[in-house]
Amino acid sequence: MTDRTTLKDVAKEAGVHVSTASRALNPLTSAVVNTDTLERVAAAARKLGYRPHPLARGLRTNRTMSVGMVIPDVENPLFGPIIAGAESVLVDDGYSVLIGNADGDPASADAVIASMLDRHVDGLILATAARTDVAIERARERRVSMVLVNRTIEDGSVPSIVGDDHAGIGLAVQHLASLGHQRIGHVAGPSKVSTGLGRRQAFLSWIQAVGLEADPDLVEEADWFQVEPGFRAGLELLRRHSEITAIVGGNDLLALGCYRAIRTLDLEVGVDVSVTGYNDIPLLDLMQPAMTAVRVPYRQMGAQAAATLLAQMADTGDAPPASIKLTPSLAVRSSTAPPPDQTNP
Amino acid sequence: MTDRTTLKDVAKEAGVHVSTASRALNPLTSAVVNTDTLERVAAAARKLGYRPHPLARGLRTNRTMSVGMVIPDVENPLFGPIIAGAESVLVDDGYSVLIGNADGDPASADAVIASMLDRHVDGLILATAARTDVAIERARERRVSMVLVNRTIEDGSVPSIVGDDHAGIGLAVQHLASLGHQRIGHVAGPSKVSTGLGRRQAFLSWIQAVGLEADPDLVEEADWFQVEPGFRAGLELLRRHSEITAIVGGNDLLALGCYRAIRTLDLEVGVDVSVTGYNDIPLLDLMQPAMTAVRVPYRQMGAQAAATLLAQMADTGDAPPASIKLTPSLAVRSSTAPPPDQTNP
DNA sequence: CTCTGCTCCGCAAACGATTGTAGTATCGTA
DNA sequence: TACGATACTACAATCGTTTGCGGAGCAGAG
Repeated sequence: MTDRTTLKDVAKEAGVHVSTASRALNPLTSAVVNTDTLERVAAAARKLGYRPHPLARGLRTNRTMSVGMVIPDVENPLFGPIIAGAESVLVDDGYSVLIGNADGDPASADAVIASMLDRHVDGLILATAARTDVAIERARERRVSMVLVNRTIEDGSVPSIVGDDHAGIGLAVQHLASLGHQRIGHVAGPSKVSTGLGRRQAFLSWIQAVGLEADPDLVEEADWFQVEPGFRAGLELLRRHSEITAIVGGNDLLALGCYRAIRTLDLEVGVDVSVTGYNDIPLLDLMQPAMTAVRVPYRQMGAQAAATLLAQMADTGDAPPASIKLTPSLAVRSSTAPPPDQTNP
Repeated sequence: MTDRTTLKDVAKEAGVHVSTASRALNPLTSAVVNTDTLERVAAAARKLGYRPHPLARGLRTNRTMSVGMVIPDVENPLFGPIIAGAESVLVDDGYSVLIGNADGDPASADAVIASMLDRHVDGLILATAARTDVAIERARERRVSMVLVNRTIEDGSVPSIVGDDHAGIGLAVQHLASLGHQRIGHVAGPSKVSTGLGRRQAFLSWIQAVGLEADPDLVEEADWFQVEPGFRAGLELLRRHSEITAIVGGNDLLALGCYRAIRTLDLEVGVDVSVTGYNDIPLLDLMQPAMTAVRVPYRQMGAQAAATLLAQMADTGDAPPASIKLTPSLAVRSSTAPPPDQTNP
């Protein structure tokens, strides 16, 4: 078994003490070592293919060069880009990413966070819902850097990177209004989740902003961000207000549920009733009709979260918890069109 | 700053030497320590909330209790379930999962693997393509346990967990044949990828098995597992053989490309031409028409990979590299139907 | 009464790095 | 020549555990 080459080996090869070798190899301390011994050590390290032992280093320096990412549900395609974005910038700085799946369960998220803290991660990126306050508190006690992504917490005490839901809903509402829609409904996500509530409020505010009547009755809440609840809510909404010609979905899946609701009423999506989604998950462009959706830059979101975390870890600790909202864009497809002409049916 | 409680603290609290405390807390060595001192140590540990320091332990025992997962492309929704499945069983055994994204680039995959080896992961789960032989070789030199998932390597020297493509294609072909289709085409993935080639061969073999003519001209290869190449290949195939009434897609996205090709020719999916997908990615059931697809148990695949890895790490090293094929199932939806009746059009 | 064997626990050396401190040349200057 | 400053480098402690080894205490056998 080829034993790993240690710093001692390098030192011996270069004919210096191990501490000198350490200093030579560390960019921060290499200034204090003579130029040609430095060269000698570097050569020896290169020759022996020396790789520092992260555990030994971490034990001494109290840093693991790893960050934990807690994902509420890895199977949700939404989080792929977030992970990829974060990973790509963290790797560049030499960090490794520990992934933790909460499987949709807040208690499980707590356990995952605890396990990561046990492992001495240098930082945490949390994509989990708001109800992990305990875990967040515990993490803060341990003075672990933290960034929230995609979801945020009420008091803003932890920096968070989220999509600008207000702006995103604005894009959808403005788009529909400019097409000529007068009665626009909203199928909202559960209001116990920040995104559900936020988008609902944004919807009402924008409806007013474009000069329409902000009738709370035009909003129907779905139990959960899924197709089936979206279907039920959409159906209810359309039954209650048959005059609705457009629906802003709180989510792509909710919007897809609305597709079904519209068809159930023998109407046509994108003709009788326009629909917009939110998030722009893959394959939306292949739906019939292709769905117009607010696109949230998830990969960038992950990258930004990682960058923020790095900054926070580098700082002495008194960094201002800068929360960032990323502005979404609108992917216009064929599920939205001018309302049917009522004058000559 | 509340300093972490160390084993020394526990030992002092219990009035024993640190080594005794260590033995008491370790289930494997606790037999050698007296029952009531053991109790005392356990009580002290509990009282102080002692958590062993993984770095210190790992440094001594040469184990990090972490495994690396290398994913070719985290943004591909396919890998979510694999990750989730693996994570769930690894966590139960106290392992953490290090995620590495190769971003579709084999060279990047090598770098990721190297970085993980530097970090002394105890095992590797590789979902990357076949061309990482160098990295695999290097890993084997380091005597790191390894399992391949979703893709396999030619010589079978590394245990792999893959879907049974032969059986899966069989499900699709048998289903179509039993509906009465006589001329069935196949839009294959690139043959340089094992799944592309394997499914193509399986297709021809099954066509013969159900008593149809295995005409290689009924297979059209797409450049890549994406919608657009699938569209082009499907169009080419249908132009060449207008008698085709069913297409077996090498992939869900290829099959979706075929949807478009069929429509381009003014035909109707699930009426004039039946289509089957492969993998059963999310949202296929919401397509128009809902797509019949071979469903691969990805979550189970991840879990199985993790279990195999655990077994391999536990063994002394001379475990038989048992490769496992998971049998898929068929989700029948409305993109497949009996062929149009040619006698009375 | 001594010797052997057993059980339990403490001592100290690792594991591989980082880092404060002390020591030794070397040089310049008086 | 001697002395102080400067520039490197070696020594050794340390991070928190694990673990081989030896020693203390005690009981039973001869």
